[in-house]
Amino acid sequence: MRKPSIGDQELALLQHIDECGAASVGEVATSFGEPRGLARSTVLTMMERLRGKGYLKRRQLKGMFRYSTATGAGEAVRSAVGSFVEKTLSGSVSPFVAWMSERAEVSDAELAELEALVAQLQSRRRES
Amino acid sequence: MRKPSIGDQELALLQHIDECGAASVGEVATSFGEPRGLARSTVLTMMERLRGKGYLKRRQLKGMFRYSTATGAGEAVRSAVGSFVEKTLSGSVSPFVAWMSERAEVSDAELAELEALVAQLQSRRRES
DNA sequence: ACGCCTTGACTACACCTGTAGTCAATAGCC
DNA sequence: GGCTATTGACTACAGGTGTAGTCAAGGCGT
Repeated sequence: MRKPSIGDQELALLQHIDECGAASVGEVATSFGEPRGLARSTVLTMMERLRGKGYLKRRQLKGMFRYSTATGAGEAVRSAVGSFVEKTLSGSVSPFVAWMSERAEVSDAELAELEALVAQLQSRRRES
Repeated sequence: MRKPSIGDQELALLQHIDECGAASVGEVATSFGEPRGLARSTVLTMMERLRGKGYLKRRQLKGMFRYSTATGAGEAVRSAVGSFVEKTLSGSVSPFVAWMSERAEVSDAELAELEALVAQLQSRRRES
């Protein structure tokens, strides 16, 4: 299963659709496109491209199409994160840590996730 | 000070040059381009583009140019990380954490960085 | 029955980025 | 003093992505 490249905005859109569940073009154009000043046709184009790349599928319901993610966006997002770290950070997560450390807002939930991550990594290391 | 967009490979190159300190095109072509199968002119083009965007500067020494980062690569890298999180992850670091959590290799140093980050965030939060 | 709105499919286009060839100048080796 | 390797500046080009216009078809309200 190929995983064709995906652009930044496409990825954001994919995540949005993933959260929405099955959504029509009109809905997405309103909820995603409008706040960003994107024309409806722009949103449609992106959605169709994502479908062409295998990230989205659609079903015809009540005369129009509802789009949903093919595999869940999680995988695509993780792979994008991975390739970002590999290609642009040369595999090092340090820049990410540095950025986060000077970032102003870190929510409770995010902090908790980080704590869990550290705990998990520690335990994984101990056992090996 | 504008910060024009920067591509993945450009960013990798910028980091490389940052590590090298002042480097000539030939050196960079050898140390960075060759392992990746890039032609010398390709490397030169990228370097000149980075210079045009204000990320690199150069001085003429001994008849040829030595390039070095204008502001240090750190800033550019952090800003790239920031825009990646903002634009493609919609501001959420969760995908990043998820990716890291299933990543196979995390070095001791990286783990230590993460621990320090968590500690810092915790203390920052406590005081506010 | 007639417009109007929504939906879909195409087509278009510009810019960025990755990639490289070519040509002129310069420097160094024989 | 020529030949060759290195350096720099330009030019070129293709694919990806962001963005949008247009046009045809189907529904709905009056």
